[in-house]
Amino acid sequence: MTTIKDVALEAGVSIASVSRVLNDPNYGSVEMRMKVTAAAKKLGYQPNKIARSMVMGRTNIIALVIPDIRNQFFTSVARGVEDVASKYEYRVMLCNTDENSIRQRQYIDTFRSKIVDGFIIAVASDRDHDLDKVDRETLPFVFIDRVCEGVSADAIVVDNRNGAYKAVSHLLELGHRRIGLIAGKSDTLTGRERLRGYEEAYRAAGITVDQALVVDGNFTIEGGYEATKALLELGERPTAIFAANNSMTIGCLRALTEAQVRIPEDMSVIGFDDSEWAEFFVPPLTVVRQPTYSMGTLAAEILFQRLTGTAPPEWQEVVLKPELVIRASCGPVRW
Amino acid sequence: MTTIKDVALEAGVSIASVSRVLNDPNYGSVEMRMKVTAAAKKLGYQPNKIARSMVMGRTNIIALVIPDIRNQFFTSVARGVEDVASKYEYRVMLCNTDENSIRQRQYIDTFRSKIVDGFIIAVASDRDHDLDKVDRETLPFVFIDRVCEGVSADAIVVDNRNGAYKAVSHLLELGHRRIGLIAGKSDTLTGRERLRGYEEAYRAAGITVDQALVVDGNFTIEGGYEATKALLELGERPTAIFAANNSMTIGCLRALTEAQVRIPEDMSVIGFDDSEWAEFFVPPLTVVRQPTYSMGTLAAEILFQRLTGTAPPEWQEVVLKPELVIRASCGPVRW
DNA sequence: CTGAAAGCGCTAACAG
DNA sequence: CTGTTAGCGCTTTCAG
Repeated sequence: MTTIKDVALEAGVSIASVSRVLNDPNYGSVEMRMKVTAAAKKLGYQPNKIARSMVMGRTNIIALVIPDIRNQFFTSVARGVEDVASKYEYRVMLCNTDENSIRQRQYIDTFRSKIVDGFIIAVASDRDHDLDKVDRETLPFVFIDRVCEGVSADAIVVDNRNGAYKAVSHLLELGHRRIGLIAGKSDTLTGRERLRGYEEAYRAAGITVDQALVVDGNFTIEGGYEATKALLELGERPTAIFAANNSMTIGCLRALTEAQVRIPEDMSVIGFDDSEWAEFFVPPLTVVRQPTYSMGTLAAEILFQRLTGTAPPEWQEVVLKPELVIRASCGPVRW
Repeated sequence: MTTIKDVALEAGVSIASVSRVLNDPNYGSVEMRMKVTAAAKKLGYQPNKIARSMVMGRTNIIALVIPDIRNQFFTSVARGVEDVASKYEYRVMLCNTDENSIRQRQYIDTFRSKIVDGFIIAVASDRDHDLDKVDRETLPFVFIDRVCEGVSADAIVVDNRNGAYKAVSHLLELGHRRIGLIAGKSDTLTGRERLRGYEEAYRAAGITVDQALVVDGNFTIEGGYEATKALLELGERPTAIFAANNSMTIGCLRALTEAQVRIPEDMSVIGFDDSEWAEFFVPPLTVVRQPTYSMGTLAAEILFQRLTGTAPPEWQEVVLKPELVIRASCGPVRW
């Protein structure tokens, strides 16, 4: 490894001068600048950022922690984060926890040891309280999508209850009375809120929810698949299904296809989260769309406000509205 | 920030003892161990890994550089990498270049400054020669999926030519003679090899390729969409389309759906890369499947061999075979 | 304008 | 078994 010392030696100047020239292209006499840059180039010198970080106290890296890298929702958020990080000359370290609290803790511990300057996180479970330990002064973070109740920090979330409410109300208006809900993880706020939105829509319509219609799908493809099969085996089948996230929608569609249930003739379907295939699916899927990319950019902007000390003292919580995108997977109920 | 010094002070021992106890739970007298751990706990001490990395010369982080985080192919690879990294007590930093050479260079420069111990990369373009500069001794890396010609390193690739050959031969056997190819980026080996496989299949069948049937899709959804529209506008339409990756397949299907072209009655379709939605798509998609997860684990294992010095001196190139998964999107040609 | 030297927080000889 | 001390490579006072 060639270090600043080697460059200084080669250039015949002090390491201080090398450091200065490298960090400020206008520093010093033209002559010395030339010598330094020539030496650096000749030796193929690459400054050691670890050493730099050590003295500077920052790494110019932020982390984005997501629970499921296969879910387009999170990858789309990631692109938003990356774009603003890039603007601030930061790199983003993407960490996938796979909904695993152990892995999440490992990452957070890594962060606490100053490897990143801050992070954005969609927690695996809101029962995890690893975040309590992080000192927000030296390591700011912002919640995205899912928050931990009781842990205060900046947050960018979507009004999940409202999204679910809109979806279920839409179905109700089409005359459906037996709407299956493939529910998300009950240990996440998003999972619980979408369930509440479902219940509220029923309540607003003055109809009682049949609890048999609410099946756990755990936010996974497999969960959605199994949940749908369970729903189909019910004595009295639902006429519509609302899947509370992207992955479960995929599982649901797979089960429906296998069982040769026609959409929307035999079953109306609404998914939470839009995605690239939802639009060209036959029939095109009606979904609740979240502003994923914006969530990413907003979260990153707030994080950089903290990093640069330009953020207001109080925590900011921005709640975005989801949107119902009506396509062709829901029809009127058939008696 | 509480440092090792504070802990030493609190515990009434030297910093060396603190360091030792923290790194070796069996070190020293029971009494001192107790004092140290108690002090550390009381102060909420978290070792500064940057400082540690500085003296150790490693960070216990590897990076995985991918060109498109929205592409399931790469996210699946990522999960393979993560699983083995986890086994070795390493964290993985996922870096998305968005097929952008500038971003890729920024990441590589970051790596060269010792922020990671090694990396796995699917290059944005094989014309990028940033990798020439990295010193494989101090910063090993392994190519995955795409390699740079002329840059020698370990590599895990798929026999792309063979995959494309199988797909096109399948179509040829079904009687298709006019097979549209939505080709990938010509500045990547995968893009070129899939094109060659297409041509070879034609040649093997003794048929001349109509160059009008080969349209560039740039590996993106939009590219696939536009390419398909171009193909549909041809005086003499193809009867089948082979899309050379995941994203372009999505774009292709969207264009076909819009134009109300029925699959497989009016158009047979084969995609390169399997994905979660391909199976439940109506009709289920015939695809060339790559062993994504294994590619990730293999690449990571080789990287760790390098990191631990247990790798053979010569570069390893493992070539995996893709598999043709026949489902229902291809039918016999209709005259 | 430039160099010497003090540290950033930690590990690892080297002594005792 | 434990403490002292010398760095790791870099930035940044502080002098000259």
